[in-house]
Amino acid sequence: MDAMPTEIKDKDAQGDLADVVARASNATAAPASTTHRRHQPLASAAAHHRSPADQYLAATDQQQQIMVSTGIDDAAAMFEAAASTVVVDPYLSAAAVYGLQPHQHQQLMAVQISHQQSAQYVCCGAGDLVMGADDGAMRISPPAAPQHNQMIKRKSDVRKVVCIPAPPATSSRGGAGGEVIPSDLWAWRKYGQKPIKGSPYPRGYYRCSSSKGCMARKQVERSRSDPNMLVITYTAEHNHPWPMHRNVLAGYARAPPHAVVAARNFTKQQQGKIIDDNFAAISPSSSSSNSYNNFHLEAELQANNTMAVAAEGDGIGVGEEGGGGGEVMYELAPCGSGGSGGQLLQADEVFAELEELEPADSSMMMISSAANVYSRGVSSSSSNYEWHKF
DNA sequence: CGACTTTGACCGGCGC
DNA sequence: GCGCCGGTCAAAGTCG
Repeated sequence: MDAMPTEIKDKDAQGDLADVVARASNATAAPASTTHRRHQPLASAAAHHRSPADQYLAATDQQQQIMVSTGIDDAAAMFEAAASTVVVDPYLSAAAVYGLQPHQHQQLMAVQISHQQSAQYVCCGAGDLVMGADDGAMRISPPAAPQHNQMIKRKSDVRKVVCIPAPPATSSRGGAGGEVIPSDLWAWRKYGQKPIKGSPYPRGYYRCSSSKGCMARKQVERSRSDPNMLVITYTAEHNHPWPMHRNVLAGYARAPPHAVVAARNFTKQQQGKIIDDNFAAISPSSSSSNSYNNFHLEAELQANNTMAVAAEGDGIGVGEEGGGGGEVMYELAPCGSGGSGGQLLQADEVFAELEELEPADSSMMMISSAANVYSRGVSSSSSNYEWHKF
């Protein structure tokens, strides 16, 4: 594991680098790709004033770093690798997981943006990850087989760890310890909660309630090192299509209204988006069955502070531009843009858009649709998007 | 009434 | 073998 070189560490755009990595991993692997605009959509006329989040970053003068967790490390290890984290992109973290197909879940689990100076490099377990090579590129290769994880020994499950900012805790019903667990689009049912030794925070156990036979599980707990972070560990895979009906939100809807509002406000502050609703644009349903073994992801910092990410995969047939190559290129516009021009879609609209899609369509269709959803009012092709730092 | 959360009990893996 | 610990079960309660 190489330390992140300064030229990358010091880039203000680094959060975007992780951002792009997550997007690229999605796009490479998946239909479920969420190539939406997390940041404010491009609006040329209004692209020069800073969003509150951007101002926050500037004010705190904190560096953004990337942490990639593999499935072989548990949350504690993840946070040992990086002393603590302050801000991550919950949408992308989750998307990085959901964007990958089950067989692609094996190693690359989450991409996390951190603004913590002490968290300088990547926790990648047994994997091979090189960040910030001399050429300014970041490359992520699939790690080797798990070697040391206790739970892996006990169960051969693939575990995926995702870290997200924890919405403000509530005293009433909610997730573990009264927490509000940001919704993903799977329906989860809590079946247990345990205090964990060494942690002041309990761990909540959830199973997928969308399908009876589904073995998908997730565990939710607050990070020991950073209580503002939620660590979500996914175990096993869903054995059913992604629920495409509104009622998948039923579980979340049980959270007290004020909690939901709080969660939404939180995410709005974090990224100017409504995560819960926007999650609806992700769908993992795909016929893609490509091996993840040869997955290669590359992000390049360009001279003009724009970044391009190429996600490549041997046989990964998603995100193919022009009918082949298995390559998707994203360009990231220089930070500082914000403004209006785009449009947030509420859940109803998102589902409405999804309903227009052909289910049998390729993953690229999903990518395109996601772009469509999230780029409304903004000119963008299905292959190249401009992402502006919020 | 169905779906959900809560919570104590139970079970199995692991280390000593 | 024993105890600790994490994960799961299941009954009871809650909510819309």
